[in-house]
Amino acid sequence: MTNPEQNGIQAIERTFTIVEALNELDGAGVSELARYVDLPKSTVHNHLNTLESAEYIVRRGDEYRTGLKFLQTGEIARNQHKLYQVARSEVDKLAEKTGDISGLMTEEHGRGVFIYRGRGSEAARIDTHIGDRIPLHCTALGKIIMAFLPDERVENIIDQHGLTELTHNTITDRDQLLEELDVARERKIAFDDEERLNGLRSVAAPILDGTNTVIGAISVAGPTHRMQGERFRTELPDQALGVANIIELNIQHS
Amino acid sequence: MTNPEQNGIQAIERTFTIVEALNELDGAGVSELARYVDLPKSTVHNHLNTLESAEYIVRRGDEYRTGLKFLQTGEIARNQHKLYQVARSEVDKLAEKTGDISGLMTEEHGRGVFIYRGRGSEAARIDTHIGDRIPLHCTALGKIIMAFLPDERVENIIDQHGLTELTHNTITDRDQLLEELDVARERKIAFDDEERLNGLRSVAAPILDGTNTVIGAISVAGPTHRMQGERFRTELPDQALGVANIIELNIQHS
DNA sequence: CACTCCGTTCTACGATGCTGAACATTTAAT
DNA sequence: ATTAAATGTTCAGCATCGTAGAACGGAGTG
Repeated sequence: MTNPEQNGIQAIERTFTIVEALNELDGAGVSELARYVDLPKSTVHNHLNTLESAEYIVRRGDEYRTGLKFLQTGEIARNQHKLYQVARSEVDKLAEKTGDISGLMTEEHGRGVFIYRGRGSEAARIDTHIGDRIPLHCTALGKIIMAFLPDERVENIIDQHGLTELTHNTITDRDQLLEELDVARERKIAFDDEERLNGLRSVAAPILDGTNTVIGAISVAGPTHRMQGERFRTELPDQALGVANIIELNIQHS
Repeated sequence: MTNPEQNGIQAIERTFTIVEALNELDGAGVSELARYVDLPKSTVHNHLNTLESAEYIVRRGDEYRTGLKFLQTGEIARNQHKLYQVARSEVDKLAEKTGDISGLMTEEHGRGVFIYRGRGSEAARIDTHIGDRIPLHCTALGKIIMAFLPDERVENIIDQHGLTELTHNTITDRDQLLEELDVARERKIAFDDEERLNGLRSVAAPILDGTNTVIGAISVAGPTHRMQGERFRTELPDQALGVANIIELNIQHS
């Protein structure tokens, strides 16, 4: 490649740029899209045609949208995680028992990905969607995952993604974060005290496989007024730990 | 292009071939994959690297797997369907009321795509997954969607996908199918009498938008022994129709 | 220690994706 | 009506860039 920055295959990077742009624009026509991604109309046209005949996008009239084939591939990817298969029903139970929202997360490319969620009867409105990719440092789920990753990977992740401040409480100092991870590792519990979203607190426990590698985490989350005192500091952590244990056992016997 | 068959962008087609192969193999290494898709190792390697740095696939050690970014894109695609947003809770209610499985389908590229499902208390084990793409002619959902598509599109779809026989009861004759579609259109109800899967019967009603265009369908499905007589022929159809109506109303006011 | 598998790197060729301009349609404005 | 300014589509030529195949290094196995 003559390009100083060593790259992958350009056409593929462009295609995914286009797909993502299509999502951001909530569907669009060729020209609008070409302007948005700053590429010639004909190039965009060419990509759209290819994507459409591969059935990864859909056109209705002169508007293109991302297709449900992504959903199919995504569901396959999700089902490949043993964690998802095993933990799903336990997440539902945890949500039911606590009345709040229970979440299941795994890590990919240094970010946390929500792969499942259960809603209890008192559950608040939810702000995240399945598949959402969020920074690890500002969630209970993310922090407990980091706590059990090798030190070197943690450093890499922080280098790569930084410690963006999302609320006043977000931990933005590296050393402070590392210290908290130590504590969390010891207790096998991480807390999120409005560090990602104002008014939202949560508690998370890790899920390890047979080789003591983290494969994900499980959480209970709710509005701050419901997450107080003993309930927040010991009851919910104990419940999360209990469920995490059950999941770990189930995973090893499958 | 020198190729007689006028194509889209080769690199993109190959990339999706690779992604799909990755799914079929349930994760794989470079060499295994290269053999499977019959391409040089280096080419496959190049694609995998590109896909990985775009975060659409994940590698752990020497094994590559499809990543959850597909899930994110897929979820966005699904949420763009007003049908999904509105119908979800109604599908759940229908499943609860009937005790069986209730499904929600839309059409893409001439095939039916499951976008949601609810399970009642008596629900049988399910054989299809969210995102699955199945032929239209052999399901109640698919047939009722076809019944409300323009004649020309129906012809195209049959030409393109054929009428594959999946069970003894599958309709494989074009005229017979068209005739049944006429009846279904009139009643606004289609039946599936073990035409896709032995032992499975279902009933489906269409969902139309403000311009009388089909945007999907809703169904109740269950084991044949539960789907008999009055219940199968009139009770369930009436319930499905009722729910379909509610959904149609909700969609118009949003 | 050799042998075979793996993933990775390299280089050179030529197919191929890219571009920009021209074309055909539709929509909006005058 | 008649432009005018959008749109989506097509085309052809050039330079790029993806491709292929061989060579490299390392891990595992006999």
